[in-house]
Amino acid sequence: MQSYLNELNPAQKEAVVNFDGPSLVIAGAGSGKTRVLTYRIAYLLSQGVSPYRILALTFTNKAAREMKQRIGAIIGDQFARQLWMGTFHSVFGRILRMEAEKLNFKSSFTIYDNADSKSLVKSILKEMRIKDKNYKPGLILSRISSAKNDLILPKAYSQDQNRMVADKASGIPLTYEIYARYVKHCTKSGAMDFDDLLLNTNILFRDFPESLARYQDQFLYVLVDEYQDTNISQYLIVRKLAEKHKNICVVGDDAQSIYSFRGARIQNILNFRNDYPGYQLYKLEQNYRSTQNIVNVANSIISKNSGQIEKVVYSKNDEGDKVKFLSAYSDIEEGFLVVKDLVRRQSETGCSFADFAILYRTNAQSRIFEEAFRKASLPYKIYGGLSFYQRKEIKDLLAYLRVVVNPSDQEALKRIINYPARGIGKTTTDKLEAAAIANDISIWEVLTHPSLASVGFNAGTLKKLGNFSSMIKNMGSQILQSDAYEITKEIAIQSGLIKELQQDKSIEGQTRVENIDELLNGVRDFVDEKIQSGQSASLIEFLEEVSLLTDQDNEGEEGVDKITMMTIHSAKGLEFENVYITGVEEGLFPSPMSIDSREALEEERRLFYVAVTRAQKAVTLSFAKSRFKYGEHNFVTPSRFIRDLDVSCIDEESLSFIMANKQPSFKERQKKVFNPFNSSSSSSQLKRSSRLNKRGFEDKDQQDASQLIKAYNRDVNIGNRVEHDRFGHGKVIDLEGVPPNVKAVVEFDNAGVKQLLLKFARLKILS
DNA sequence: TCGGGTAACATTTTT
DNA sequence: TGTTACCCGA
Repeated sequence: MQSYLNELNPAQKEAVVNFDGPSLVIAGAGSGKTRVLTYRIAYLLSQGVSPYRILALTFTNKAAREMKQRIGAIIGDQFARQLWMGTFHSVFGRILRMEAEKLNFKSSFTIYDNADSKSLVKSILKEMRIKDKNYKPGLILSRISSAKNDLILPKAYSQDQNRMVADKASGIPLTYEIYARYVKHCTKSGAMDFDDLLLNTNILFRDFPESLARYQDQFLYVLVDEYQDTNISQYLIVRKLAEKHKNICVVGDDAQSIYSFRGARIQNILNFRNDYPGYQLYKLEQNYRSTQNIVNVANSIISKNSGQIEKVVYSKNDEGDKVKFLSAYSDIEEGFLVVKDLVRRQSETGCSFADFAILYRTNAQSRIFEEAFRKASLPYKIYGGLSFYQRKEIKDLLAYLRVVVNPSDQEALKRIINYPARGIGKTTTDKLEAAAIANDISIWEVLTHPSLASVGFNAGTLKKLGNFSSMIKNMGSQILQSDAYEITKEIAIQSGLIKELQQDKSIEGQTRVENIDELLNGVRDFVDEKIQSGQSASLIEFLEEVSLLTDQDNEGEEGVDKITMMTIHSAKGLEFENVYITGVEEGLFPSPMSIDSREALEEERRLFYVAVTRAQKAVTLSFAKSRFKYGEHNFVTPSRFIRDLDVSCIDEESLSFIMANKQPSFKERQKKVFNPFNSSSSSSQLKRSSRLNKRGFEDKDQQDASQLIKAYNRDVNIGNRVEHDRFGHGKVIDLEGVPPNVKAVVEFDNAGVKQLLLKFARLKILS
């Protein structure tokens, strides 16, 4: 143990060995935060603290797993295994299963994922006959979620003036009613959504003081990672649990708070000093991860934000390479430039593919890079987005498992009641649902109710319904007899799912069958692993693990040398030798949803900070001047964030790009805005304005521009890219539908389509 | 009841 | 552009 302590710098060491009382560890990016947490726990264990009396809440399950491994290596696996360590959701999900009856849930309760929640909201909208398109399920859901994270129940919601007024202003005044029904449906279905796992833990602790007291006693030491990203619900859980022993240690970095959209309160970390007077403060300011240049450029970004905890993050590593820019004409070309640069860098440095990460603001951007990598035959791995467990066939099989474990699970039941098709169509399910609502019971109860016939089904339908419910019952009876793997396999066969999928002989059909096999393998691995470590391996536990998986968890083949592609959010806590931050454009990063408020914009800036600080050696930023969106080519300008960068950290050649692409100042932009009330020749301008589309360009201009970009992308695709001058301008191409002797110089600049076309037109005349 | 066809619509970020 | 929701004919 002592030898490990010697690996720490003085600040880190202090944070590890002073374990009594409240401590706040402010850990700059790359400052060895995980190391401190790991050693602190190992140190506690070495001082004779029982592992089951330590609660450590991490941000991902993967982080927990890795930390456990390291602690195990230091102190011994038998100790590490007994630690209460995991994400908030998995730890308290586990506790809620044990305490479920107190809250009128069965311990086999289902966990609804986002898709389930969304489809539940949709069916409630239908049930309430709301047709108004202001009621977008996603928006409603985020309102409900935010209420739950603030511990506001439906009744309190309807009395909360702020929320009611805000809903009215957004044209969704009935949200409180939807919320109330949502809660009711969940209860009836025996289901909790992600927010419920935290909310119900709070309710448990509030209504059952003896339960709270038990856990308070048990958890002598409480540690929380990424404290800046906890929401009110999580904050209260932690505060209550730590109330008795006050041995709480939170670790975080206010500069990396990027989850306010799911209720995270940066104030939690800022207010720690008020919550725990007499706390110890430790600041980890030396960055061991990145070069000086990277740390400096990151600092220049974050310094534009207001009100942070004072700290000076510095690096004693090499100065390192300067930040480079890639400037592309189109999104497709952005992919090619990144690939080209990556290949060059790889051959120069001898890095492996796993040393590269492509980061982006939105999942939708991954496709461009996926295609570029495929064309170049480079190995890559995409995290997040449409993950394995979100594929239709997998969700279908999981839905069967869920129904078998918990037949009240309405969302799962609705998914499979007629898949594979068994003649239970819309009319029938509508009737079932109506009967369920009328009698305030679940659909399953309607199905198995003796007076089912009175609902008014004909003999044929009754028979089909009977067959379905006895099939589910039969599957359920097998739970006790065989392990999770055997049951899953049986269910896949008995449900007819495998047969259905096998009938599709197309390539996609074959992959679907393979995916089912892969899921089966996953269940088998799960069972083996659990049995090996002496834990139980029931279907319930498998489903719980699956529904609480995080992006970073489903890695698939570990140890395979592949380029990583992920959103900046999911890259949190990770590090790579080389990082490409892509799509650094207005309208994308910062997200247009965030540019109206200072707080939101500051969070985007923190996101940028997080992105840059993932890199150990090299940061490359890329942007395109046109991007394809909703079936249209749009002209975009580089991100405002680029102006914030310390120019002394930027590669010289890249600087000329930036100068050539400088965003027009606000005044300049204002001049270009067409104002019909402020014009001298209003009649002609008004006439013109009627032909302009929403972006202020003529539809025909837009079409012509699309044609130009298409032709350009085609050129890029076949490798015909002609070098531009050092300002990023100038490219001669052949245009589709234009005689071969006509050439156009494509100039994608900030003035956009019109100027581009003027040039095009002029050249056309010239030729 | 079911499947094909088309019209409408959509993009933050995640446990 | 790609996906989903809904309508209609078989």
